[in-house]
Amino acid sequence: MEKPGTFTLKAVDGKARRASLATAHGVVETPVFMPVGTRGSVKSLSPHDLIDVGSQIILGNTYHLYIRPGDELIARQGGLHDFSNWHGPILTDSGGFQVFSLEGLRKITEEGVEFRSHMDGSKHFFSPEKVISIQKNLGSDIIMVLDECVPYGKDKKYTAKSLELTTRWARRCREALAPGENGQLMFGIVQGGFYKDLRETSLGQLMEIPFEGYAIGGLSVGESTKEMYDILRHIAPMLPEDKPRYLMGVGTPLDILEGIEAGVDMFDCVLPTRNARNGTLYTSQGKMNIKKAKYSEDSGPLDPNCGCYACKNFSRAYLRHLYMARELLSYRLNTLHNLTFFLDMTARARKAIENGTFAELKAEYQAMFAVGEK
RNA sequence: GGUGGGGUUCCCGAGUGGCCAAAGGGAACAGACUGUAAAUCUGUCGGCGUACGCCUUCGGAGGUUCAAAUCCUCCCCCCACCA
Repeated sequence: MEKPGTFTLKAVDGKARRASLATAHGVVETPVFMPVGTRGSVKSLSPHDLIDVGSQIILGNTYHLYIRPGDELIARQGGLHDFSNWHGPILTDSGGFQVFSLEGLRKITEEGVEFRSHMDGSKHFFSPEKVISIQKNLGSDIIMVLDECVPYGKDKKYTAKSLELTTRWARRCREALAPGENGQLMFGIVQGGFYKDLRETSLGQLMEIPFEGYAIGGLSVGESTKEMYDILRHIAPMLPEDKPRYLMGVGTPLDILEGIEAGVDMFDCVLPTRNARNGTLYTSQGKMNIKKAKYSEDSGPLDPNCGCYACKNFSRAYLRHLYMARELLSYRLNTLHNLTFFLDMTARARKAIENGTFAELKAEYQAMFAVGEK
């Protein structure tokens, strides 16, 4: 077995990279899309389903698992892999995104972040050290540093100060877990908002710290697609070439292809899973909303070009019925499908990069989502 | 046949003289969702008009009133119980 952290570049097509990353629980072929399982479960799916659909690695969330059921309990249960019976790689986010999404429930200081639990209002303090200790308890294969995910619209002064804090926290995180310790990898997170020079500053500072991978955070936080792509195209190619590059929280199928094109290797996003539960499905004919009445008697498959369990076995009419009736099977089938769509797309991207045909693949997906929105 | 209760905008259902084009659900339609406080949320939902507004609507037909979904009369239907 390869040493965790081993990153092997296999092919390139323009800036797009085809590589593999070794972790303590297996090798991840990139570019990769990582389904999000915030609370130790990709909502509505079992580990068996995840494998069926082609998942290589999934996410968990430090904040949520700390709040419930608690990282120490999980440690006593043998770590998150045993606890959840998912034995592939797991990446855990640090709670940095909750600094953003729970803005009203938290207070940032140099020392760390104080949260008021969204569950019961109780106070909890997350320092960089605490966040690493939690992720050690969870047994994550890839640990993310604590960062401040800066909201869209913050001015340059705020963003610059924030990025410095993120760097100091990153350093403290690295000090809390030595490179190679426990076979757990640690990724730093580039911030800097929508200022290219600040992005470069952030990256420069982080590159002085030995991380096994580098992430781009603070994108898709409310900005336009144009603004996001602008920053992405600028900064992604500047991340270390010999380390995995992870674009956090992104995105739509086209966002992901855009990221791959810019040289990003890893992606995660709640979109396929959350949208599935809300009735929006990604298909080879674009986005569709299964709740529309026009599908009520549609006996055809959801997506004739999809080989997932939902598409192979059920009609649009039935899937609509399940959704309208709020049957639990609806969430599972829809999630299975959307994840299949994202995972198939990234699998095809890997192949396309090997064949030097990534541009064609991207054009194909752009055409799919050309009507209406992306 | 008797007694009681009902018929409200696509559906269910509130409203019992003016603040009612009429609460609230549902359906429909449109939309949002990007390191998950999300199996969630937003908007529209009689017609015309950008709007003050105008027109049509609360089983049917009359009537009372400045004003009726709301009161009165008759009629038509439905439900429950009794015979």
